[in-house]
This record gives sequence, structure tokens and C-alpha cells, in this order.
Amino acid sequence: MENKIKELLLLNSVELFNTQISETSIQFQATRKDVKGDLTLVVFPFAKLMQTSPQLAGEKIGTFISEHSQELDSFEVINGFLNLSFSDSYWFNSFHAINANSTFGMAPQNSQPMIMVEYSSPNTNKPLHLGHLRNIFLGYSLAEIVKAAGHEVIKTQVINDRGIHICKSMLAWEKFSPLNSKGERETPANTGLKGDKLVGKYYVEFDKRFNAEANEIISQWGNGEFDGFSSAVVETYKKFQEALVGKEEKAQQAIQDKIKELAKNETTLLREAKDMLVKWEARDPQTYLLWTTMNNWVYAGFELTYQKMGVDFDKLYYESETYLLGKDVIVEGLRSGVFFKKDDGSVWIDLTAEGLDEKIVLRSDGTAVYITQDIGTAIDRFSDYPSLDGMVYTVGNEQDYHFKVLFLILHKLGYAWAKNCFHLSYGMVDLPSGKMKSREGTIVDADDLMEEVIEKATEITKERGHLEGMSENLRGELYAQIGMGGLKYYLLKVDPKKRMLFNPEESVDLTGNTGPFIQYAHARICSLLKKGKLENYELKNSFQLQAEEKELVKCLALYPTIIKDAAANYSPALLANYLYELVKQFSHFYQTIPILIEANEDAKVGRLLLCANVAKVIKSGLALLGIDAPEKM
RNA sequence: GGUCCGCUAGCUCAGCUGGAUAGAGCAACGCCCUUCUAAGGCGAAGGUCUCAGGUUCGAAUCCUGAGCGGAUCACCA
Repeated sequence: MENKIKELLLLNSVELFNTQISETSIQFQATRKDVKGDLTLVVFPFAKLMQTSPQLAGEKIGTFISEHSQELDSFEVINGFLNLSFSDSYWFNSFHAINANSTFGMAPQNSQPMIMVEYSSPNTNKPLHLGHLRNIFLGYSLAEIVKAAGHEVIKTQVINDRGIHICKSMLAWEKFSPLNSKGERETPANTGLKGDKLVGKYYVEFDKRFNAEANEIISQWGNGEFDGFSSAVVETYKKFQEALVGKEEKAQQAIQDKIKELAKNETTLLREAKDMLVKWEARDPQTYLLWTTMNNWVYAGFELTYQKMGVDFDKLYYESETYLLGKDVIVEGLRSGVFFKKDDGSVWIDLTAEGLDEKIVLRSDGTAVYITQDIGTAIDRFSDYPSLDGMVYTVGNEQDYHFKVLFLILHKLGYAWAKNCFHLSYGMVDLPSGKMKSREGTIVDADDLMEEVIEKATEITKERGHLEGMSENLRGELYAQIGMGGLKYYLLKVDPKKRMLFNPEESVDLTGNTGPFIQYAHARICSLLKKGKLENYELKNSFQLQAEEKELVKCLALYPTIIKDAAANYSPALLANYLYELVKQFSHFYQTIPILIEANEDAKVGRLLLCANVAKVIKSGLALLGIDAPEKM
């Protein structure tokens, strides 16, 4: 309808406004609730052109539209706003169209180019935490939304399975794991620990011992014992000590940190970890076996967590397989002048013209840095999927700079698809007590958190749920659906790019603007439909939409646009907030208008069908957020 | 210090091409379960949209500057 009016105005622009107007000057908005009307046209831009008051201009436009459109019932001009009311038959037809469309809201499958969405991308040395939850729910949901918008989607993650951090857990496990009666070190099997938790435990163990050793060295230095340290190190240490004198507390702390860094480099533990990395890179069989074994423990652990989250991936990329990529491209870029070489042999790109700094892309020893890999991986993906058109990286906003540089480099290297790469940058999740810090033990573990929200959902559902006739298994499933629904919605309803506060109490809340509130509406409708025995009913023309029903149809009609917007803006939050609005509208309707107890059969059927369509959109929308819609709760 | 991001009710957040009297939820207050699931509905209360300029018929929204908070600027990943 909006488009029809727009077209009408554009076609008759000269007659109405004495000049050809641009499409952007036609501004529509939803009509205020306290005013009669379904759609509002802002008149101000035209009043000037027509050299008359907004009031008269509005009336002239309104009259013109009503003369040329069957669907316009009436109009009214208030304060320069032209409020248009559509006819009953317009709304009836619109409802009819929604009702007849079983995939309402979805663009035709694969009608848009292929997009790859990357999310999760964990390290294999520690378990997943709250930050990962936001990342994963966000990425998964966005992938589903983009799919609904018609794109073919490849869900992927990069697994950071190599590097010094992995060697740290490996080393700690070898050195510090106690032996059981059979002489075995700890394993997931003999301890019953989840694999990622076990490995994470040894990463922490390493860090603890590593710090202790560094502190030991610092106190030695403090006592003037420098035996066994290189003169360069001793000199640096002494320089730092001198620098400490007369500085403010903050500056002193910074220097102390540097001293700590220096001492850490002198620990035998770090040296051993580095040795291990060298062995790994040389494919030393024993090291490789240890690495494979421990990583497999982690993958088994992650798999359980992903299952609970209800997310999946189409393709995995392992850093151990991609970390050597990208070097060839650098060499080529060096030849074509995109990069330049410094005297020490390191390769750089100069981005100062773009307002950024110089960035290293290859170390002086010829090895790759982080961004080299990312360049290589990106290119690799486009050769893995020849019809791939763009990529979305779901990564925290602390890497904004990195991705800016990455996309810029890819663009400079001449890859046309670089402009279709997008960094879905999301804000950190804070706790009421502040930032999550592993050192202070304030990391919220993903498994623990999920268990907690499900427990809470169990408690409340047992109290007020409608569980009669439900088997134990189904009950358990329902508790999980509600608990996870609450958690996912809580994390998704906030604009991704914003930093958000995670309040543990609110996150298990099931009333108000929450996932379970939306699920509840769905369950209520399912109950109505079951009792109403709605089967093969026809929508009758005699069904007159009441105001509350018209509002619902209006709200439903927005769904396809919302999906498009959510995809275009990379924001599941838009969809989440829309569903909340829809459900509020429904709850109001439900409380005001009788449905099953309505005497008029046509009205009853019409309302049941309306409910069925609300349920259809809720279910479909929740699915795009990765949330289940139970039929009973 | 440079760059980027954020700031809206006591708290958590919507408000995305500038548009009418800035909206929700939570918390606190009042009402509604012998009509369909009260995880609900209705009502009242709660605001200097961080501040100061500017552009505009019109600014929470755009521009400039300031304040506060955060991130980032490694031959780490």
C-alpha cells in the first residue's frame, strides 16, 4: 500500500506539486495510536512546493489519493500530518494473504547471493564463557535471519587450535597432573570432567605456576642475585629500576608490569612451552600426539556445550591448517607494490593515507602474524566456495581496528568481494560487579550459566506450568526450552554493537520483556487452537475486523520488512523487539476480545485464524533467534 | 596522545532514511482469575534524551566542541 501511494504521487508529481519530486521526499510513518488512521504521510516537504499551508497541502494530497485508490477509506490532516485510513476490505485482504502464506516473511530460498557467517571461534585452552554465549547466539541468529532474507548461508567457525597458549596447557598437564593408582595422568574418562574443563584447569595451573616462578625471579633480582641471567636482561632490569624513582603510582605500576614481563620471559616454564611449540611446528610425533589427544578432549566438551545451545556449523576451519596461509599473497602484494619491505626483512603496509598506521604483515624471520593468516583464510574461503559473495565475522569490538585493516588490505590487494566483508562487532558483556576477569575468578562459565537458567525455569514451570499428561522426558525438554529461551532472548534483545550488562537475576526472569513471555503467548494460542478444533476452516468475508484485530494484522504485516531490516542491519535485536511488540499487541487483544466463547461462528473462526497466524509468526521469528516455541507451558 | 564506540526514567534497554505529547520492561503503588493458560491485562507514577553551540519549518536523531565511560593503536592471537 505504501508503495502504491508512493508510485501514485511520483507519477502525478507535476500535477500535484508543480515539479517532479524525489522518492526520498515521500516520508511515511506509522500513525500515532491516539489518532485515527493506519498510515501517515508527512506533509511538510510538500507544503513548500505547493506554496500553501501544510493543512491545505495535506487535504489536497488526501483528496487526490482517495480519488485514485479504492483502498483508502478516509483521511484527516492534523498538524501537517496526513493520516490515511484504509478500508476494511484492504485489511481483510491483507490478513487473507498472510493466512494463505505458510512461509510468510521468508524471501524465496537462495534468491540472494551466498554469505558466510563466522561465529564462536574459540581457543582450545579454555572452556566457553558468557562472552562466547553472546557471540554464538548472535552469530547463529544472524545466519538464520540472513537465510530467511533469501541468502544461501554457510555457518563457520575458526578453531584456534595452535600456538603458545595451547602448549601451556599441554605442558602443565604433562608436568603437574597427578597419577592415579594405575599410573595414568588425569583424563576426562578417569576424572569424569568435561574435556574442555579439564584442559582449562591445566591452563590455569600453568598460569599460576608461571606467575609464581616470575615472582620468584623478581624477588631474586630485588636481592641482587643475577646469576644465570644474560647481561642484556640484567641491564634492562636495572634500567627499569632506575626509571621507578620519582614516578607517580600509575607510571610505577606500568614499569612494574614491564619488569614482570621481563621476568616471565626468563622462566623455565615459558621456555619449555616455547620449546614445545617449536617441536609441534616440526611435527614431533610425541608432541603431536599429545596435542591431538588434548584437543579432542576439548572438542568433545565443546560439542556438548553447542548441543545445549542448539547451534551448529556447516564448515570448520582449523588454525593449525590455515596458519601458514597468506604468505604467498604477501609476496605477490610485495611485487605489485601494495606492501613494502623494511631493512630487517619484515614486510609492512602503509595505511597512513587512510588515517591508520603502518601495519606489519610478515615478521623479519619470514613467519606469519595474525593478520597474515586472516588474509590467507579469507582468500581460501572464496576458493572453497566459488559462488561465495560476502562474509560476516562475528567478533568482539576489541578487534574493530584489526578488521578495518584486514578489509582494507583485501581491498588493496584487488579482491572485489572485500567490500562485502562485514565485521559484526558486538560489545562486551559486563557483570554488575564490573568486567569479567579470569584473574579475579569472575568468569561466568557457559555450561554453569545454562544449567542455572534451566534450573530456574524448572522451578517456575513446575509451580505454574500446565504439565498434566506430559512425560518426564518432555518436561525436561520444556524446562530447557524455557530456560534457554530466556537466556538467548536476554542476550539478543540488546543492540549487538552496544556493551551490555548481564544481570544474573534478570537473566532468569520470566516476566516482562523476556523470551518466556513470548513463548507463553505461543503456548496460549496453541491451547486455544486445540480447544477450538480449527481444521480446514475458511476465512469468511463476513468477518469484520475489530480495532484490536486490525492492529494485530498491521503488526503481522510488518514481519517481512523486519526480517529484511534485521538482515540488512545485522541485528537480531530488531527481530527480538518486533516479536515483543507483536506479543504485547496479542496479549491486549486476548484480554479484550472473546475468542472461543464468541457466539458468532464466523467471528470465532476468523479470530482463531488470526491467533494461528500470530502463532505462526512467533514460532518462525523465535526460530530465527534460535529459540524454541513450546506448545504448552 | 591519535583513532573508534557508547551516554535516553532509580535500574536494564527500545526509539536506524530528522517529524505530532520521547516509549517498554524491572523495581515501587492501585485494580482485574466461577471467559478461552494471571509467565497475563488495565491504571497511575516516573525524563533538562550528559552538557554547550550550530544546521532546519522541525533535532534524542545530523554537524562542531566539551565531559564521562570503554576499546584500540605489538615482529601476541
